[in-house]
Amino acid sequence: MEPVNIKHLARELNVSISTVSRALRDSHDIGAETKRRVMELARRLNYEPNPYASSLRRQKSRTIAVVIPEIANNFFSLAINGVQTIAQEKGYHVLIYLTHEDYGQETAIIRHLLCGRVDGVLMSLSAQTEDIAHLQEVQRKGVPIVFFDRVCTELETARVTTDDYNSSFKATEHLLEQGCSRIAYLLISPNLSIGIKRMQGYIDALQKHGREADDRLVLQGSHDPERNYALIAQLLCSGQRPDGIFASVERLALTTYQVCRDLHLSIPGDLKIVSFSNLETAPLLQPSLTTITQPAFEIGREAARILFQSFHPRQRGVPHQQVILNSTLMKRASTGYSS
Amino acid sequence: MEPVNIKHLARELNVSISTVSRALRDSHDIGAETKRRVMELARRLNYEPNPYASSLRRQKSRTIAVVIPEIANNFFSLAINGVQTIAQEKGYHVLIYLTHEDYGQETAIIRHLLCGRVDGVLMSLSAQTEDIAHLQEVQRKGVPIVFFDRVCTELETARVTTDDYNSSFKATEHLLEQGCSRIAYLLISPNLSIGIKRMQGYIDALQKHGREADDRLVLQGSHDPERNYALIAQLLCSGQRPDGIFASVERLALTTYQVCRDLHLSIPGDLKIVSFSNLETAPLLQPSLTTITQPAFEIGREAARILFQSFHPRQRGVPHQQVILNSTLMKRASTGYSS
DNA sequence: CTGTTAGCGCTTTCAG
DNA sequence: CTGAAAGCGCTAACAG
Repeated sequence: MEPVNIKHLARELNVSISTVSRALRDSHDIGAETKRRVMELARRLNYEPNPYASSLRRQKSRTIAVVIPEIANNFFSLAINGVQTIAQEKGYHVLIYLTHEDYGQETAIIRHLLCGRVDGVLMSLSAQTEDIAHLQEVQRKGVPIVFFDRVCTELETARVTTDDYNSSFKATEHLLEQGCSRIAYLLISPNLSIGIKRMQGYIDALQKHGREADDRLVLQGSHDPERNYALIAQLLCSGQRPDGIFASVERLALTTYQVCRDLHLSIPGDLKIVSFSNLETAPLLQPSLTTITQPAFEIGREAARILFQSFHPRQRGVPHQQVILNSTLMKRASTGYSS
Repeated sequence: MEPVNIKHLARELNVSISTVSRALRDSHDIGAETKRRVMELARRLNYEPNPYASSLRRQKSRTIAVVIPEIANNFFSLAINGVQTIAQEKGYHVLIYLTHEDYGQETAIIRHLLCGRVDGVLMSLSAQTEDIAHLQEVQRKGVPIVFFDRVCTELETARVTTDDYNSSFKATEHLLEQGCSRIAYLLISPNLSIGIKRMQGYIDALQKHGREADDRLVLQGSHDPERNYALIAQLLCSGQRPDGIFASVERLALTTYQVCRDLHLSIPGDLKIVSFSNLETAPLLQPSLTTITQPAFEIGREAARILFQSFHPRQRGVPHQQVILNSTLMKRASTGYSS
């Protein structure tokens, strides 16, 4: 079948190629009648411009990349949704890349993006990332980049996060108000910006209420579920059993539920739990869980907005702004619903 | 900064452009020494070929599209993960598009793909889709398409699904074995292939055990959560209250939990619930929920595999194969854990 | 207002 | 084994 490209249209209409090209976009500069005829035929033949020819010529791809550690995680799914909303609105296409928390993959992916493939990058760091040479390279090549959630503090660029410190502070206070006196903190990957901020909120809240953070109550989880289970079980069986738990990621809260079930501990009777969680449905399933929910959709949307702003020619690079959106602390039934 | 392209490399090395191009890919046909020198310099200068120039010339984009109704849904997130795994392995890039269950958006998206933007499409239909002209157009243009989960039965192409009929049949039998005699069925969007198959499994299982499906126990939900809540509440308050519920989608099961909590009904005491659910963590939060879990990751992976097979020149189009993967029925604690 | 022309960066014949 | 040259489809000066 004959390819239906701009040349084809031009021949069919007895006008030049450039006239067609302009009629399809420039608008003013082309006779109204000619324009109409071109549009007409284009629609009739289902003409779609070849995006790659255009990208090659204009050095612009109308495509952005979203680079995230994983996707089977409600936070990132919702964030992508937010990104997509803006991208669709602006007529941009979205490439998705997963690092699987792996530094090597992260660098490889970034490398593949630095050849004009995308006009900008939205990124959340992998937990492994420490060296940021590949990210500096992005900036050096003039590709706008906006970080969200797991941001890179060493780089001068826009960041969108949640109020990790404040919400952790409040969550810890909430446990204190509930009468908890020994509150454990469960974390993963200590070299992520958010991990540090959340932990600081926890520590400071304890301090404010005249309590010291106890090292023995701070548990560093891993990505191995069985190890996490063992660690938490050990914590709950020890003589120093906590009466409150603050999980900095959902997964650790769920493992805690599992452990409690197996140990016949009741929640919130024996143990009160607060957790960061972006599973809006969690409370429907488990009313005893108090959650801190991040505005994931809005974070994605906001990050995309900032990125698109930087595409405007009046801008020079990405403004080094920092947007902080508020999480919601959803206090759950503190009585009843023993499990 | 000077652009580092193939021409640049050629000049630097005093060889021709085509020699560089070949050295970077062809391999055999170029002197070993020349090849080494080219590779060396390319690495040193961080050369990355411009993908769009290559796509334009080769009429191949090394990119595929995944078109799905929504992403904040664990099934699709996991499926994307599976797709990504294969794509990454093959050196392909993945564009994501969301239809938001909207027919208009679906056609618009498809239109944007039919101009060489992608080498193939992986798709799950929007709930609204009835007319399939846009999908036929995909085939007509020779773009391979593979459906997964919400497949299009009217089109001759590959499909990857789960055993919706069988698993529904078994789930219904499971409720019967638990002693349920009035089992309700909760569904959404009756014009999706999976909705029909699942419902048939339910009906046939009842029939096998000498029971008729009762229309009053079949509840058609919508995408409006409040309406769903009202419908389910009404069902549970009616004189004909069911003692078992089979939810064909997770969301309806969750709403049922909500209703039960508000009505002080206990699960599984007063009501046993089975639901399709791809939230692997659901049972950690709510041990009373029996789930049918689809192998979402594997579905995505399998669909991608089939798509990539069709890229091999020996193939002509996508083989019209149908792959059915098995779901897992996870029977939960039928005693205890009242909520 | 419209046509001519020169590329964007890369691949791929076709000659040497 | 290597080079010259044409061209993928589109855009954007520059001329008329």
